Amino acid sequence: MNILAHLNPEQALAVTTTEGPVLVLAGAGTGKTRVITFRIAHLLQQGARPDQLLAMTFTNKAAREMKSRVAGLVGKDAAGEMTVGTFHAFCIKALRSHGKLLGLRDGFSICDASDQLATVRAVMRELKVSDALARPGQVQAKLSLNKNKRLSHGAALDAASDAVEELVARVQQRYDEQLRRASLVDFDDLLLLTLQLLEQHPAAREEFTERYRWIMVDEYQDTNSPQYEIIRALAGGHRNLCVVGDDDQSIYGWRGADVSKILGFEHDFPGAVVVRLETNYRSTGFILDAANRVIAHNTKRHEKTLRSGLGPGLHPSIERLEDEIVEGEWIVRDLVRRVQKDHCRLGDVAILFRTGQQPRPLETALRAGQVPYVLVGGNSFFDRKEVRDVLAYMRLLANGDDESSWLRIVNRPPRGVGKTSIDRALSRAGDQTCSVPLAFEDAAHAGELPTAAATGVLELREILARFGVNDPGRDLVQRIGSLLEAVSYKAEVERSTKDASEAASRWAAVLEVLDMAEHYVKRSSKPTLAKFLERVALAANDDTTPEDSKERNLVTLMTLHAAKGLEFDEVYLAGVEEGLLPHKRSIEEDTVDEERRLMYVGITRAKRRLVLTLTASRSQYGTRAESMPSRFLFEMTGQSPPEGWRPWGSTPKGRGRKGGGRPGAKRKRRGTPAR
DNA sequence: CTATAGGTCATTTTT
DNA sequence: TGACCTATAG
Repeated sequence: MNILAHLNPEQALAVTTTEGPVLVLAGAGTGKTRVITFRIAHLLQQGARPDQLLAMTFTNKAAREMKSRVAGLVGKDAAGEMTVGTFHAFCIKALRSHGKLLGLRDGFSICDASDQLATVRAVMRELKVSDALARPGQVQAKLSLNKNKRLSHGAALDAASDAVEELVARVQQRYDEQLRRASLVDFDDLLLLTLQLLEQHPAAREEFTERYRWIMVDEYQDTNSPQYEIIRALAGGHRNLCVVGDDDQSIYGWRGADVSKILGFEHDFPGAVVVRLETNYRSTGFILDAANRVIAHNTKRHEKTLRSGLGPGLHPSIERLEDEIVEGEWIVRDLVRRVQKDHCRLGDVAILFRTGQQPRPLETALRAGQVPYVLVGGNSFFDRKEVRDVLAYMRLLANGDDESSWLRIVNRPPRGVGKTSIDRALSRAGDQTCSVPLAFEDAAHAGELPTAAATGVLELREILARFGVNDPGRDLVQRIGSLLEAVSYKAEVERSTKDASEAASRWAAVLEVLDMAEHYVKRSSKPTLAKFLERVALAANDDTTPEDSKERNLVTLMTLHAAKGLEFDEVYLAGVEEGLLPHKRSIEEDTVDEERRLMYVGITRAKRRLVLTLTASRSQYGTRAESMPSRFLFEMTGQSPPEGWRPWGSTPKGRGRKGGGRPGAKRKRRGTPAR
């Protein structure tokens, strides 16, 4: 096949420049995935062996998609020999094979988000700082950012400039100790430990650098520091590194993603070839004009201007409604009319928004209009109590030291283990620096626990030992089934749920976990419990399938963050207001640039029609406040703000208004300000 | 151990 | 306004 015949000149350059560093700046909708997959096919045609190729993605979904598209080009066999996966999946593999060099225990398991939070909570309680200085979630986020910056707790403590940072540093120390004691590794550790492996063990590093001769990284704008260092370590020798991304779509800065990595690529890899993809095959002209105008207001970026490969199309429209209720009703009425007139199907429509509370009135309106929809995001299947319980039992089979799992189920079903027993065992674990489950067992033997608790704990240990000997592997599902039976978990579900149908649905969730395990065992050549759990921990939330909602003809509701990488014929962007987009918090924190990128991402999701809506007043947290059109709207249209407009947070102009900066006062609406 | 009441704090969430 | 955590009483 002649690959180049399917590419425009820029794409072709990106595909054929196979030696040395390459930066592909791929604007929204410019055929980024096409370039990566064709590049892989081209490399293979040039004689590269598939097992010499490494492609890194950020999500499992992206990895899957890349794999299947490559398979479509070069066949399943060759595609199967390539390494395509997320950074984290790559790291797990590296640590499973080389972790011993770092003193990592063989059976380490992964600490997911809710375990992290539980651990932080426990540490804060232990350090007696649970007071309102900072909440566990915040502490966890900051702690993670510290780790991403490769700050040890000591360094973090030295660098701490206020009480909160100091607290975070102190928590970080205990937190890391706790994880180590429980043989747990969190998402950040996966990267950090792999980096440590590559940096401190040259032999191990060479194994990787010898093997992977060509490296590709997708969504490079989302790379954080440890990820960047890993790439550098892997590609440092041969420098056959191709990174693809769009700095204008960097919207995860708050999670440690570092735009400066994509902005500084040419500096970090001198002699890099830079390719700009600016021909957009997704959206019509006026939509791209709007996107270009908005993003041009950002200063720190690689300049790009999207050109449409399609016609001019429709102008984006802006609609100002009275409040969020009317906004929802208007959107629903408008989209229903579009569908009735046969301009589109429900499955081609998305309603996007900035925050998690915005969908509420939207859902109300959709239900009232009997319009079927899906809300992407929300709570995951894996957040359900029963599911977490079952997984905790499974994790204890794989790793008997797992503390947060143990604490989760030690009294579920009730075994007479109350708060006092837990405290006693916990302090014992602290004194003897042994794992918490072991401490419970010791405490029971030593008669430190009430009789009921002691027998309960010993019985639980016995059951876990019975089903946990060696890795279950093939008969995994059966074992888990027996385990749940042995602890009477079904009875527990029924006992703790009043409503019978509710109980049935909870038990169904449990069975679904077993089904997933069954499915995994069937499809895997060498199934292990540990691998199954890894899969669950790493892929928890990626069952969001926009394709599915398109097929089922449902309107898609989601946040702007969730929409990145997707496209829809018709897009409604709701709540384009000061304080919401840009969000007030980002204005305070001076990160409006990232909000602008968010706006840009939103605009560029639309293929043919874009409707922006805003309100005159919005009720938030029970109080109603006047809302101002977003600054981005003026940037987009080129119009200047009307008299009386003020950015969020500024002191109202003119006389007679209460100061304070927050537009929180209840006031009667007079005429709608001009738009 | 569970059920209830009160206080608190509210972006975004790839792995 | 409402979700979620913690303290308290039964």
